[in-house]
Amino acid sequence: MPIFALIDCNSFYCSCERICQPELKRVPVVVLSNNDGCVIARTSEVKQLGIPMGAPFFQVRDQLAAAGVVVRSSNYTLYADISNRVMTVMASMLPAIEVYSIDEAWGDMSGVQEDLTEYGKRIRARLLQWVGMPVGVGISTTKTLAKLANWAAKKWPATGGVVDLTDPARQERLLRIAAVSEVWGVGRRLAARLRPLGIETAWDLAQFDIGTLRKTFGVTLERTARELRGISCIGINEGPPPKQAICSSKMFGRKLRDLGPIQEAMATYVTRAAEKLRQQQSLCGALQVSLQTQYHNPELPRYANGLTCPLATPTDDTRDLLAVALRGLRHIYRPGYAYSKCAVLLIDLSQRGEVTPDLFAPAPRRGAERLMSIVDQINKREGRGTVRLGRVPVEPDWGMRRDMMSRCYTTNWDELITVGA
DNA sequence: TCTGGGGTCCTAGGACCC
DNA sequence: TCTGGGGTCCTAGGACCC
Repeated sequence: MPIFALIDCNSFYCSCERICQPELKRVPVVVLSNNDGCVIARTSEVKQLGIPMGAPFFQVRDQLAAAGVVVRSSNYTLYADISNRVMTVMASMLPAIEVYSIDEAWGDMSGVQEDLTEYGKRIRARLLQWVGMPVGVGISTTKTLAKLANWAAKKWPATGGVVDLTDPARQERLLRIAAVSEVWGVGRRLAARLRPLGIETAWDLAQFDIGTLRKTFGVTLERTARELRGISCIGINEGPPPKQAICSSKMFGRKLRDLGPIQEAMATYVTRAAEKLRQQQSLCGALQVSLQTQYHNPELPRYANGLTCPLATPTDDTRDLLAVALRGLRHIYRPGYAYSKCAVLLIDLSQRGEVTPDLFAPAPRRGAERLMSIVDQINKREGRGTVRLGRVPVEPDWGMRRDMMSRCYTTNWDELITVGA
């Protein structure tokens, strides 16, 4: 029988801030999304204040200030580095891990000989000592049960942050008290549609007739129900397959009306998407550009449009991708609107080396592959944007607002942590 | 004034093929 | 008078995840 562990960092972004500024350990902390828009990470004290995930910052600003909460803009450079450290430690203690997101990973514990809870506690202790990151560990025979075990580990501190849910009697006890919306794969909409059927808890879902679930809700929910019964349907995916679509999009730091700065933003996003494309060694056959005004204010005229543009030949050359994206952007741009966001989505991806070139397609630029690879190497070593196309500004005036950002303590020579002895 | 960004999977319907 | 059956591919939309 397989044994899965789900290891998940507590309030990941907040914990990263606390690792680098230990004095924050004694105060509540929140981290904001891009543009300091909404709250996306909260320490437990803040959760107790009743500040919900995703709360718009401007609505809770006063409440946070009154409670003495320290507010930080998100510092993804720092979080990515801490994440790598966490994953490296996990990989050193488990035969296989699947990195599931920036702050959590699945582990294969099938071969672990000693007591599972004890082993979970050792993983937890090592992450705390070596990286400074507090985590919760959920262990069970399916991924869905392990996820629920992890939920229990966080909900009840008395568990010491580790819950072993391999025993069927314990499974039943937990499933009976867990609301169905806590189950991995059951969101708000599904939970609302399940309630009329009398499905309120995870246990109700596990016991419900499988055939009806499949007919009414599809195979995804059927799989979830089977997993809750202890039948493993989802395995560990080491080295996930290359992505089938790559997106880069961001709200502008301020509203943009003219085409010029929107082109700069588009160039910046295309550059970023092309880097991700080359990282997974894919080529792009088509891209979608889109542009929109903000949708929260009904007073202002709204406009949103998108366009799919094929590439003449599959490519990973930033110059070719950008030329096509800018042509598409000119098509959908209309003067007279205050735009808040644009996006590029690379689609029709194929793996380099697996494409049959079109005999009649225009010849690729000479040396393009080598050029792009050198640009990527320089930017990796010297920092993103060291070598870039002319359209991409260094410090755009439309860039992200992040007024409360911590330093890049672990990745920038000028911002290293200083320790007093 | 101020509401994130980046993904996945599944389904249904239409076009088209033999 | 009579007009099949079984596929694939693509797209859009909806649900979910962190």
